[in-house]
Amino acid sequence: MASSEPVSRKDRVPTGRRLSAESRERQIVEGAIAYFAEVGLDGHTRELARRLGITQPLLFRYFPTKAALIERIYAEVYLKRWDAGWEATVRDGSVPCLERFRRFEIDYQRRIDDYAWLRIFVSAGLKGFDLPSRYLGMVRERIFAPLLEAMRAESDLPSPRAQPLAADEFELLFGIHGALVYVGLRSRVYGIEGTADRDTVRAAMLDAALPGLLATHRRVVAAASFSGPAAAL
Amino acid sequence: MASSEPVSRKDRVPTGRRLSAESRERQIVEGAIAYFAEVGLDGHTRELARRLGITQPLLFRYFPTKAALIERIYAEVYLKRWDAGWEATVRDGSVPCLERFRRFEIDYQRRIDDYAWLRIFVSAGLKGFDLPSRYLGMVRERIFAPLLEAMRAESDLPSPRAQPLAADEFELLFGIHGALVYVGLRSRVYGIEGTADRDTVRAAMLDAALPGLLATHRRVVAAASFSGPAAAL
DNA sequence: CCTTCTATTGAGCGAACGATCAATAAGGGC
DNA sequence: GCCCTTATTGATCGTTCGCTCAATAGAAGG
Repeated sequence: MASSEPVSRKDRVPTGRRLSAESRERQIVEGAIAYFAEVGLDGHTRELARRLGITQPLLFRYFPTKAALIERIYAEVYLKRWDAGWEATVRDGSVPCLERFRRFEIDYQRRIDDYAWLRIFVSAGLKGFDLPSRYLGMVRERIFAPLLEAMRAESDLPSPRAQPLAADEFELLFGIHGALVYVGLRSRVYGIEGTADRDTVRAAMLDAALPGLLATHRRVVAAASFSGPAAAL
Repeated sequence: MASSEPVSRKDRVPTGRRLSAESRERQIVEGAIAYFAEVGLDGHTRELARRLGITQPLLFRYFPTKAALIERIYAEVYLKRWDAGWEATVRDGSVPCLERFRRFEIDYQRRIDDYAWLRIFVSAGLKGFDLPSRYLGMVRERIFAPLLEAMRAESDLPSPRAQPLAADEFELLFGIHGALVYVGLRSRVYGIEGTADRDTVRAAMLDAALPGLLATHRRVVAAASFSGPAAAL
């Protein structure tokens, strides 16, 4: 893989010894993301250090415990990669609401269809950490709630203030969302390599699901209004 | 939880000592399924034994290694719970093909929306075992392939022998399938407890997705036939 | 060149891991 | 009631885990 040309001591990639504190920390974080994504959060600090070409005690100079390193991974992969533009997209009144939904999903799925993102997300869920539920709670409140409000308005339905959003309305969006996420899961978690480009597959799924969405949404809202705003079931 | 009445030595549940070999083995398998589903496949044999109320070496009397015990779990949870009736359902010519799909998914999802089933399935995928890909390969070949063949026939389209099934056609079914699976994943893996009954949610998703499926399928097959049977992309 | 600072290492601690084996005790057949 | 079978245990092996700490070595400033 690496070239066999002799490399001067000055410009060689400083993977070995005596890095600055900040670039060593960055290297550890990046390496930890790749490593724990591959083997799971039960991966071992010694093996991580070996892959980084450093000794294991050095990890504990930069992170007091293994748990702190994993906490840093969460911040790095999920909180840091949340795109504030998503919230702007779904609130853009100059675009039809179904098109906002499409644009959000295309962009969001491209971001999360990533080896480390999906695998660490699932690993965290299995280990009982609240990261996945908190993250999906953000999607629900910051993305889907404004979208449903816009869909209500576009269909001349009562605003969420007059009639609170029902659980079934969220499920409508989570259904399409889940179909798109599942495409990435099959590849990144289950190791199934399809022949088709996953972006294209997801675009086709949206083409199939979006046209009927507003009509379905109107039926759901009508059904929910019968049983009253509180009874979402 | 348990009643406080005194229990005669004869009919008390024999959880403690001196079980018959087969009932002890069964108890270990059941306990291992529950334990590894909860903590992941990196769970420890000592903790499993503690929960079963037995000593750790006894586990190794019934299973030579921890890996063998996990292999047994795979057989018990996935191969044994595969329902041959599913293959009959999707081949039942007396029922419209979309109704066959609905019946299969309702029954299948009810079976797999199970704490142990979903969590061990995902854990196995993360650990790189080929169980998930093999299992989904069975769904693809034994369920979806016959369904697509029936959908072709019902739409007067060429049979798979004349024009092989395209990857996009499978993605159509996996899309709806994934939306339904995701409902269980959010609960069982991410720990999100929705207010609504998940069976009802999935039924509503099928109601929304199935009516347009045959028309979409015809478009996909027409598009695939242009690029020739071999080029599925 | 020498000193200072600190990134990095080697050795090692206590605990817990998967797995082994001889000793033990519970139950069935006579 | 005794014996034989075998399910079950207690003790323990070698390894590896997360983590600690004193010693080392590489770069920067004078």
